[in-house]
Amino acid sequence: MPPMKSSKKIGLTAIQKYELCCLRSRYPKMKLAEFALLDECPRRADGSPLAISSLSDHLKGWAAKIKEGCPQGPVALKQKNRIESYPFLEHFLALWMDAAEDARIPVTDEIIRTQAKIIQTRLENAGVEEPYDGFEMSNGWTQHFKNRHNFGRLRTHGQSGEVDQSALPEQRESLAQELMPFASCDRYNCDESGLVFNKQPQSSNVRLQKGKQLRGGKDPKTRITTFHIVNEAGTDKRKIWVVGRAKRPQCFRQQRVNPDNLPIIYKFNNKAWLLTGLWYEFLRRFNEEMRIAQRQIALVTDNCPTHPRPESPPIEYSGPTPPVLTNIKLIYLPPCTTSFLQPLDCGIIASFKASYKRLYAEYMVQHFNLHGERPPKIDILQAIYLIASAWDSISPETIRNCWAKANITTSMASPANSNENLTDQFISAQRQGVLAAWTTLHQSSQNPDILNSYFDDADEGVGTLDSGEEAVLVPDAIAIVERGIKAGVLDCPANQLDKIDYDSENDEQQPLPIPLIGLETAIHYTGELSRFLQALETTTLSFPNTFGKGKNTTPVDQLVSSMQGLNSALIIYRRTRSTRQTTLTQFFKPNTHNSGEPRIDEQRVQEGRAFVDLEMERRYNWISSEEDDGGEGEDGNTTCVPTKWVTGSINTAYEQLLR
DNA sequence: AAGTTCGGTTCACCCCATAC
DNA sequence: GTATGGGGTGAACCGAACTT
Repeated sequence: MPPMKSSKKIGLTAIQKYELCCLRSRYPKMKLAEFALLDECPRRADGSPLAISSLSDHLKGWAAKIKEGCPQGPVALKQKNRIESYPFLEHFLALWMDAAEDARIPVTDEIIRTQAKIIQTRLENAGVEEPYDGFEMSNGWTQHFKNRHNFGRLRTHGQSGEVDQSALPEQRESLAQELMPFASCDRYNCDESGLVFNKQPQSSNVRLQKGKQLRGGKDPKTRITTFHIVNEAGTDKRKIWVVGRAKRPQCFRQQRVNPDNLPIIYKFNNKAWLLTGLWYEFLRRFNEEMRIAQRQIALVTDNCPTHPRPESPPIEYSGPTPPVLTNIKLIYLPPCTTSFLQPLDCGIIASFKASYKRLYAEYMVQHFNLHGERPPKIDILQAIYLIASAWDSISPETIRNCWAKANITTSMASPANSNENLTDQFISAQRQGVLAAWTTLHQSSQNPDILNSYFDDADEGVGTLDSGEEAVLVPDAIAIVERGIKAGVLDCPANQLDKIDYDSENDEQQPLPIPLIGLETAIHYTGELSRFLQALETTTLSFPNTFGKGKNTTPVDQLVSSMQGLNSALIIYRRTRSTRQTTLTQFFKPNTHNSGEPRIDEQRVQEGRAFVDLEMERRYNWISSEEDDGGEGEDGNTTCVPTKWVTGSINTAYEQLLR
């Protein structure tokens, strides 16, 4: 075999390979020799076309590769998708890291190594044949582990426990002096707040599921940041900002969402926080708006490091140039006093979160009602709707009340006692709503623990929604390994069954010929309609004026918002109708008589188990022998073990662990 | 003739060690 | 905690051989 010239060899990134498959779909019948000459087809360094054999390799199973979707994450730009050497260990370590984050345990590199050692020992004891010879847990490995799993350093921040309350009166006085020149409607307060919008149980399962679909892309972080701006008079409750992690979240793309049409302002960065760049962007927009309106306002904000003054950006700041504030006076609160002096922290955000949680719980019930199955995780889009509705539900009274409670303005006297507990009442009502929904879902008459755990989380806290399975409160690496293994394997066939189930019930899509639209249908279609609206490319819609010729123009986001409002109203309306309850609970009753289609069924569970065994067996055989038989049809995406784990020894160990 | 598989070669990426 | 360089390795590449 003649030696090759290195200059002839090129490397394609995962994305390029994917694009090559897409190109093939446009010219499926073209001869590879011609295909290689297409302009869009990558060339070698010297400009010559790719080797036919290489093309053949890349295009093998191109249709299926397209179905898998464009590679995401760090893998996307790699030419060689080399798997990590210790996939098992890293998987469980990543799970432990998640649990540690939930429990708010700071994790240093040293702790990572310590936990890795524990997990390694545990896996060895469990018989996993992952060779750990020479595995030193070096700095290099630690770094790469973090990169691979998208872990990075974040500064902890939040309210500190002890606050010197003796200084509060002075600080109040000082703030009042600063705010005095401004009218009530010109005093604004803004603050951000973390929201784990979808803290669901079985997070370990989800991770495996994600890995299965996204092939190593792992970014199941569901925390987002909401940013609230209100004025003292309660007359200007501004559109809420939502800061996510993705530029264009998957669900946006799937539903062709135009972010401009959402009832919130969506921003993103890799931390999902309101970083300095966004802070400046907000100030610029806000200032511009006030300039046009010829208003001078005061903006009270906390002294978080990511909220610096525009005049003094951080040294390492490299974003767009900071704005010049002509119409906004920034007033910073003294450190560690926000829970006392910041109106938003005095109940507005708490009310918002309580409302969000109620809507979330109601959504769960609604989903179960419509589909008769355990609700899945909601995506960020759904969360955004809930957020918008929750923010909408905060009344001007609540806002005024909280400003009064913060008591940083002299103009408003403190005796707002008649309204003092308005916020508490609101929160209490939301809690009752959550409890009612949760009781319905779990069929347990009383379980205050669920509610408490759901409401206990603080600013960036995490609520635990599940009652059936205990959440990992203290990260226990050994327990995680045990549970993770079990959950990972058993999760897959359940999904399979769900899919089968879903297909058989797909007729629901074609509604029965009912004379009048039912409430459920109305709720369904108001949701659909808002989905349609938000997908429009245009941000405004105009329609003929009823009188004469003119045209009315309406921003689409307003339409979306009202459609969401209608949707929420219908949901609330349904709650008032007791008749649904009986229907609902019927879903939850154990299947005593075989009328219609049983949803939870011992036999089906048995079938599920059998399915696992079959699937596992087939997979091992597939690995050891050939891929021809099952490999073509529905295979591909259904792997329950992440594909990177598909090695003989590991699977053997996996099998042993399963027993 | 066109596409696929085989097998040698290359180099991207892994882990470790060290320096900053 | 991060950046860089070295050694090692195996996934990707590509020409030749083989199959359809």
